[in-house]
Amino acid sequence: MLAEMNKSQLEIVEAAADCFANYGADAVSIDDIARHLNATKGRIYHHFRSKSELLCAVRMRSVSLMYDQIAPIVARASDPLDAMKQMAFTHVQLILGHHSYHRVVSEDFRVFFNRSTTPDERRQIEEIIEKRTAYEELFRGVIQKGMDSGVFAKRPISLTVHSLITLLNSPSIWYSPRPGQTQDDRDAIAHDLAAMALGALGVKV
Amino acid sequence: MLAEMNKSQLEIVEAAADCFANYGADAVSIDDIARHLNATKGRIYHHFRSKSELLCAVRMRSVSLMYDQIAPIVARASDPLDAMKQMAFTHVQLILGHHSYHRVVSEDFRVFFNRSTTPDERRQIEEIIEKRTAYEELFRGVIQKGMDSGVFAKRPISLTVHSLITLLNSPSIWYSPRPGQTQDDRDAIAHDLAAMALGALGVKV
Amino acid sequence: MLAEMNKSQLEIVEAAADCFANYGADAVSIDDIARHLNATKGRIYHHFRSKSELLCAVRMRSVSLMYDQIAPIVARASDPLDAMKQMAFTHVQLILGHHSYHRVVSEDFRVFFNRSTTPDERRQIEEIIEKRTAYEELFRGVIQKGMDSGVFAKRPISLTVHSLITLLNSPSIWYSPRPGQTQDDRDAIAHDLAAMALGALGVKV
Amino acid sequence: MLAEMNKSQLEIVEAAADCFANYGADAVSIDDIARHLNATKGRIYHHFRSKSELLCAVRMRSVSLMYDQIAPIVARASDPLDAMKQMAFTHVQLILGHHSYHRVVSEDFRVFFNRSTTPDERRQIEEIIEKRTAYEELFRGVIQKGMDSGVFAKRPISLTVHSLITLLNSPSIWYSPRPGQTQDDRDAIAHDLAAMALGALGVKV
DNA sequence: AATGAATGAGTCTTCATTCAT
DNA sequence: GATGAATGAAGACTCATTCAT
Repeated sequence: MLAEMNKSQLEIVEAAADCFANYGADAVSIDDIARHLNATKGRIYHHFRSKSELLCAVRMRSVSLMYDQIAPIVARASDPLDAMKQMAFTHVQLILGHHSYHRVVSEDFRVFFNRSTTPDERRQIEEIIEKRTAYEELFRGVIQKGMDSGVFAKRPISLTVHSLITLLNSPSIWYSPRPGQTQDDRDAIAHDLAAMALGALGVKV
Repeated sequence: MLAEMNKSQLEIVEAAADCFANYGADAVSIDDIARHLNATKGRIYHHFRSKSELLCAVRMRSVSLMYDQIAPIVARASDPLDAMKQMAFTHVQLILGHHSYHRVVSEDFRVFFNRSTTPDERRQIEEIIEKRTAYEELFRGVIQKGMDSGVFAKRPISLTVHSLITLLNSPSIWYSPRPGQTQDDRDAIAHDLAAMALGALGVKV
Repeated sequence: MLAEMNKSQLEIVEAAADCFANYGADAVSIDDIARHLNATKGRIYHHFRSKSELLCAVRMRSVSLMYDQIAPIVARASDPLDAMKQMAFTHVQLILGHHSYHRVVSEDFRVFFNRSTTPDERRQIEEIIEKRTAYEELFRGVIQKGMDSGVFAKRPISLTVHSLITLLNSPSIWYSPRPGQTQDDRDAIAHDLAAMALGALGVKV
Repeated sequence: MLAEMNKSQLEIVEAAADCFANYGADAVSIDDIARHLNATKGRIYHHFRSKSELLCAVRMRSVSLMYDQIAPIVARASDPLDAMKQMAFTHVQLILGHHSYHRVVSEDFRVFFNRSTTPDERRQIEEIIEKRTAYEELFRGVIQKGMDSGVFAKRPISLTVHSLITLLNSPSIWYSPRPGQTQDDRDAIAHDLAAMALGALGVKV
């Protein structure tokens, strides 16, 4: 469902991500997104059945963008330390590159669960959570291996995974793209944050 | 302004913090908070001129609770490493102890700036930002000293401060208090996160 | 009821008249009036049972101030022309002198009749209307006599009375007292308007 | 802006004028107007952004209706006396014919200025004031000429213009259309008021 | 595919009024 | 006499959603 998107839909999702990222999903009306698209809300409702569905699409895209880049790294990498170095760096790079998407996601799921949801919406949310959990599993697996082999400090695994991902997500909060910024600047940020992440895992530098 | 609060007001702020934390500030109506208090909307509006002002009060209380605990540590501590150990541990303890307040704060300020705000609201927001900046300064000062003396890894200071605080805030997102949980459990979490924080700063463990 | 007022009550009525005149009765809250008095609304409610009652007091005072000045003129005057000259001049003088009161009155009674009114309020409104009618009767009597004796043009009496009073009331709309203004200035206005009024009655000048 | 109106909007403005005229603009809720239209609030808000904007539309229509009828008279008329005769008569006829609109306007602008107004609202108000001033200018020009040529009594021009228009507006306060009333009845009223107006200007009858 | 009109439920806010002190 | 807290009803406005075209 959430995965297949044609060009029209993607255009809408991009606009929505932009708006949601800048003003917060709650503060943005369908009309706002339509205006951003230079269209009327009818166009949006032609492609998405509800605002909720549109938000789900944004989130799913965010998680998928991450998953699709990180999963191959895990598959390829030989040892946990090496894997984690690449994962952390790439994660931050993706955050910086798709700032709009990931900023939306850094808001959590409270809003989703405490609203009257249709069965359809619930299904979509579950899909997203599933994907997100799968993404976390990538980290969990690598970290667990690293702890077992002694290269990472031994700490409660869930705490470690969640805190680490929060740390890597942090630019979605404090980073905002500026005119002069180059790819090198973004790489530097990714590099520093990856170093902090490894330090947080107890890797002796 | 934001600092002085009588009992009636504090009661309302506590209720608001609870609601905001559980459902998100946007999703909570003044009626919801009133219901939580077993009172009517009017009671809230008698003490706070707007929802915005109430949200400001919650945020200000959150930052103040933090600041008041951490500032003395900085004042007392002899060296950066020792200071940071205590700061990180205490910060997490506070997050876990006043979960409602700090969860509200982990949402950022977009909502504030992208809304039509009255001069009064703007003043309050500025007060909060000032306090929050002062809080960050506590960390910035200690971290800078640590970097200068070589006990912390040398990295861009702003990135380091913001990421570190985000890391220490992370329990506000993934932690939820459960019935059986003891103080020891919370201390363990604080201990682990503090260790991760120090690792992130490049301290050789 | 409406006539007897002690000092406290008069002070409140004055403040209310000021506020009502400047912002319109609907736009003024009891709190606004209280603020104008440097007091709380409790004080107002101690003396007046409702906003409606307060408004009635203002209106009654307005009509009474008029009636009390004009009635003696009618009683004294020998002929209609002479009477009307004095009445018109004095009416305008009073309007200019008690601008706040009379501006409130120039709003008509729609608001009163289209609201859910208590029997008490209705009684007060009737009292005011009675007084206002009595005031109009003063004009009606003099005008009728003038028409009969041929000194005023013969026209429908009700139309004539109402239009004439509206004309004399007009400064309550377009006049606003200014710092430099003297009694002479006000007298000049009264003189001109009285001349217009007599002209409107068909008096050959 | 305020001038262009399609059929939907005009229908709403008519309903609003009716309601405002009968109960006063403050006493009428958007829901009242919607009920009058057999529709919902939403319909009104689809066409007008606020109650204020709707009120502006009513006022603008009122002034425009007047201006469009009176301006040609001024343009055509040869001498001030003749012009004023027609202007006064027509003005009253319009008041009686569009009673709802003009009654709304006889309320003044206090409410507009003493409210928190958006830039947009202010712009609309200025447009109305401009038009109203232009309307007054029509009278001012004719009256000035009449004074200069000695056919009207020489008096302060502003006082004269404002009082005269107030006099001509007076039916909007005391006149209410009744079932049996014919065009002849209304013409009689207009005729009498016009005569009073000319008398007020000092024309020897 | 897309638009504009319309709906209706919900939200913030105001305010006259009451009441305990 | 006067205050401050609290209530409850009402009103302006928003916005996701539906529908005819």
